[in-house]
Amino acid sequence: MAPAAPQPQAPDTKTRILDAAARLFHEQGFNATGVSTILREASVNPGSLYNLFPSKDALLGAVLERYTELLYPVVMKPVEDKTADPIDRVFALLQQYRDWFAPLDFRLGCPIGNLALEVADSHPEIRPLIQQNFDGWSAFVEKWLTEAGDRLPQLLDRKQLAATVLTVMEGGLMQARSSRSAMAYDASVAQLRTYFDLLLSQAQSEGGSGERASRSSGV
Amino acid sequence: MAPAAPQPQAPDTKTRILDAAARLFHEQGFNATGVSTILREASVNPGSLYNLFPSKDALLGAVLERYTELLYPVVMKPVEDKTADPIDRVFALLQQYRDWFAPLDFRLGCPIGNLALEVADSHPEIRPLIQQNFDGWSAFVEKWLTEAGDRLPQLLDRKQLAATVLTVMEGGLMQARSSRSAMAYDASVAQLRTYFDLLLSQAQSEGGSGERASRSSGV
DNA sequence: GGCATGATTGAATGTTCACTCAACACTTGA
DNA sequence: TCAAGTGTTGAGTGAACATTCAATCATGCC
Repeated sequence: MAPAAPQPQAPDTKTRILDAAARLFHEQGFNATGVSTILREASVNPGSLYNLFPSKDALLGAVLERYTELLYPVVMKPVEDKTADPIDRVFALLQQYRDWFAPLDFRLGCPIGNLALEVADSHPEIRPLIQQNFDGWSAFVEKWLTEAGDRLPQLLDRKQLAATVLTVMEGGLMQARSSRSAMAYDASVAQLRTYFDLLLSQAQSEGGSGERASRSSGV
Repeated sequence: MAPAAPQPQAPDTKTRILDAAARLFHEQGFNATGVSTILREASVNPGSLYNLFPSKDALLGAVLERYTELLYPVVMKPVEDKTADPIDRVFALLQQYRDWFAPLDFRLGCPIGNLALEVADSHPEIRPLIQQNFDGWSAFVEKWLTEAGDRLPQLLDRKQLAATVLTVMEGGLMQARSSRSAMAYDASVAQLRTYFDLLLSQAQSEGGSGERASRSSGV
């Protein structure tokens, strides 16, 4: 296929639809977004959309598939490029998310999280795609935590902690959106930071080689 | 249908509407719930509903007002009755929430949280009511943490930690709903428990009277 | 040039949406 | 017994909804 590209880029129909749909679902939610609005914003006629996507639900599915594809290049790569230390990467991710939404006064939430609560149990074929997105996020964080090796306590469950990082992001953002303020998000991240500091110092006192957890908590 | 009033009590129109609306908004979301469905479930005609509530949005507002009113008697009082220790109350609350939603395989989320993400930035007059609910939850947890006194580190910000508890609940439940599994919720609660244990033992080592935080983390 | 194929057009479909309102029923106080 | 007030009835409103499809267009291949 010869890419005869006169303009820097003139996105094709499918791309325009996906871009518009993703943006509108994020801004207004799935149910509150009419197909006619997507058509207008994408400059497309209904027949074209329904030639490419059999239904509005299928379009939502395609949007979520694309979120999965974009997870690494858009979300994770910038973090990994900017930050080398695996533990710092966790908090760089949380900071990056803050930087995205703070300028808009937290008017928007996580695009995945919003859809998760809106369509999770009404669209059986969509829920797995949401789960797939969360799993992807969680897997990256878990990878970093594993790379941190013995800087974290031996008995600490990396998967559990990774899930908690995602929890902090989503739960914090939900409150930020409700209050139009960063407070609860920042508070949750700060507490997570303190928790990590305690874990790091606990691991440090675990010392040299294989040693059973001796102090206070079982982890 | 002829049963005039065999039951102990036949709730009045307003109550029937609020009950049905609250249940349907919770199960299906606000936008996905048609007024006609509410009317059917409440056995009410449209004119009656619109005599009591000027619009569907106003009905949503009334539902959220009622959530605020029910926060103590339905959510917090059972926890306080069952559990005396202030720190244990935090985890009793998290457990109670789990017990509510686990039997349904986490098909439903937090009624407030769902609405928070669905209507927070499209309904300016509703958002404050959601925030008011979150503030209420957070205030109770903060009260308990304050009652814990010097069992927690002196410099620990109780308000921040209370916000984090809410974060864990909402973020964990969102993931539970997406995966139809308690895993991420339990993981987040377990990590919070570990964090609390570390904080408790840190406070213990702060010892007798007024003392600056000496160890590792600043909190 | 001719033709097959897939993309695009856009008016029209039937359905569902939130909401209205004139008529009616019931309670209450005089 | 009646008048006033409050709550209820339910068919009906126009608008918006997701979706369809016969017709038209653009493109690649022989």
